[in-house]
Amino acid sequence: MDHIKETTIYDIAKQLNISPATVSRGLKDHPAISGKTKKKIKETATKMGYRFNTFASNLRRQRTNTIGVIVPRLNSHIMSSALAGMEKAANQSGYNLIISQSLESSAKERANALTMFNNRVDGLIVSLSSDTTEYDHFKPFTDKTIPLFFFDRVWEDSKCPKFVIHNFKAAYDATRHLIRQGCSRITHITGNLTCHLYKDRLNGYRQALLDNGLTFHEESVICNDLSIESGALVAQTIVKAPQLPDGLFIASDTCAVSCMQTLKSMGIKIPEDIAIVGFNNDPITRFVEPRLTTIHYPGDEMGEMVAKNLISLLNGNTDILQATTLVIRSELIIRESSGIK
Amino acid sequence: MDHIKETTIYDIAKQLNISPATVSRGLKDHPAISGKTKKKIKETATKMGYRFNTFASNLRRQRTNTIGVIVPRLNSHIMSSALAGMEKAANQSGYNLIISQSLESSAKERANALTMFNNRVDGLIVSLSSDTTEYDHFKPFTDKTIPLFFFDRVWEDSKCPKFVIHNFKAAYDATRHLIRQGCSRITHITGNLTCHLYKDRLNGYRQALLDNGLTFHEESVICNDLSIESGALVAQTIVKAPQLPDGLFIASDTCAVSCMQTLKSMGIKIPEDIAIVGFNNDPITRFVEPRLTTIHYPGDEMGEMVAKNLISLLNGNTDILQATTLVIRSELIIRESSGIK
DNA sequence: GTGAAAGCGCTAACAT
DNA sequence: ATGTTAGCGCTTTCAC
Repeated sequence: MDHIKETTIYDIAKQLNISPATVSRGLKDHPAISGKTKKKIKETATKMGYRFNTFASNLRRQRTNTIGVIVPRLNSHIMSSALAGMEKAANQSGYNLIISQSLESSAKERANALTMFNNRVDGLIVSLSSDTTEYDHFKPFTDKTIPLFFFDRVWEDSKCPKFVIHNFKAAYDATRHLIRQGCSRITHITGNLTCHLYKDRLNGYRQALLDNGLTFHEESVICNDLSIESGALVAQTIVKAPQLPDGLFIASDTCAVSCMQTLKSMGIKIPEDIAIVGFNNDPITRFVEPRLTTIHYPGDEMGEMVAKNLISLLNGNTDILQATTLVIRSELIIRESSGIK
Repeated sequence: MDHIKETTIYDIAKQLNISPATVSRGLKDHPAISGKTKKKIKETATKMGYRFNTFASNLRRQRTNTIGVIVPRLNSHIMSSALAGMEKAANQSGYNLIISQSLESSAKERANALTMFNNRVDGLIVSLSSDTTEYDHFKPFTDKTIPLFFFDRVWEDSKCPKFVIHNFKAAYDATRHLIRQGCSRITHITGNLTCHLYKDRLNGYRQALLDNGLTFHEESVICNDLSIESGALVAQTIVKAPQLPDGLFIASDTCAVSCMQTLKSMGIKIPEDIAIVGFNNDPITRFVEPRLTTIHYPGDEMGEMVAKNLISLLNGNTDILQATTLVIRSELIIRESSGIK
């Protein structure tokens, strides 16, 4: 844009009749520089409107102090919480975050990964798009041993550190809870099954059925994009079925809430006619009526943990990360939407 | 981390017995380079595992293709939507986003601004912390004519482009709506009044009262941090007052929803006893009972618009941005929480 | 405690 | 259509 000449360490050096090297050191509080010189340097720097040139430094040091993050969407409860946690950790340690979203498109994820690579991020944190089945866009990172961390939706077969919840168990608990509440015809509404997250939840659901003497029916599993719109649509499908389910386990709160509302508007009583359990503990679950039973897991802590571990690794503390998979506690929060029938 | 030598354009040049300049041009699809040469260059680059060095390029070109964003919080409906919109626009135009949050602390905002400055972002997009009253941390940007754009919570007295909604009008409409619904004792719950956003809303509220023959009472304005917790607290304060208000205009949906729920739990009927209007059209408003009347404005469009305009300016299309303040349409969405009494 | 100088990888003006 | 060359501003090794 503008071409007003920037002040460099050379300008400061000339001004003070010292060498650029001394200026560089002085600005960085190098121990070999005398306090007096340092003070002079810093004052002159401020006076001359000097600003540190990160690129020149990066170019020289071959590091960026930048962490790349790719998430499916920025604006979902879990993801924005996780990002907030990461930002906090990064900021504390002097790292920057470059954030991009794949919008659930593997192609966009691929493009974003390349950009991150070219931007020479020191490390990359990814939560996968739900349709990602190939992972060669991450090969450049693994090839160059650039730390690659996954969270929530992870690349299961990789050796990269993974931060997840126990989706199978969470789904198992949710389903078992519905069964204990007296449900025997439980429908599971979930996302793209190419994604382990939803596959695991499905398996947990199925196992809970089997373990409790119930039969698993393919027809009782409905896959969609778990959006608010899909929640309403699903409700309409459900009521048209020959027999109403008496329980719903929905893999996302926003979808669940929308589904619940549509069901209610059609005169179906929650939980008397249909009990419902969601997933994520979105704030919304506490304010709908009945309040939604759900699976809680701390997105912000998860994000903070991922970032902290990555930074720690980047700073050379390799010992901190011992496990390649870190399972973060999740829990069933029982509320009225699955209440005693 | 690792110190495996990176492939540079020099390596490619040597390999092909051409000059680095040709390689540089070839990789950039410069028209002067023959198709055959380009093809050769690109193939060799891929084969040799070349990756473009953004820093060297940035250092040389004195540009970064990076936009800095500072928001109060990453994880609020409006902000995460706005960020999603910005990311979309940036990504389309080959820009990166560096995002940080001030967490409603002016000090942190200051620190973040400095980091952005040192990172030589091509432009900066800010939504202010609610306690920001001094703006000298933005002076480096204005001094160097680095484009500085504000949105939602803006620096009113600056000459920077501002993207806002008409907060006064929105609040006026909301309050007038309550009055038309028969409310005469309307309490306004809002945020930090040092922030124009909340001041404007307060003024709109006051004016609506006055224009309709009602008296404005200082005591009918309650300021807090508009959090979910504060919503519940406010509800408890309200019921202890000598006379119950018959209307509430709350400057944030999440707070409003929480307040409403607490009031309901204490046996107060919404809207019969107290009508409520919120602000932001958070998805949550459509799922509470009664559904919350609120002010809608499109965060994602706002974000996209800000980013697009900034990028357009960065690309030299100075004509696109004509107004310094762009007021984005907002509207009152009437739902049951303020229903006919 | 401070200085000299090379070089990180790319770009663009100028040359051919 | 391609080559030469001079930096962009910082860091760091080696010297004094």
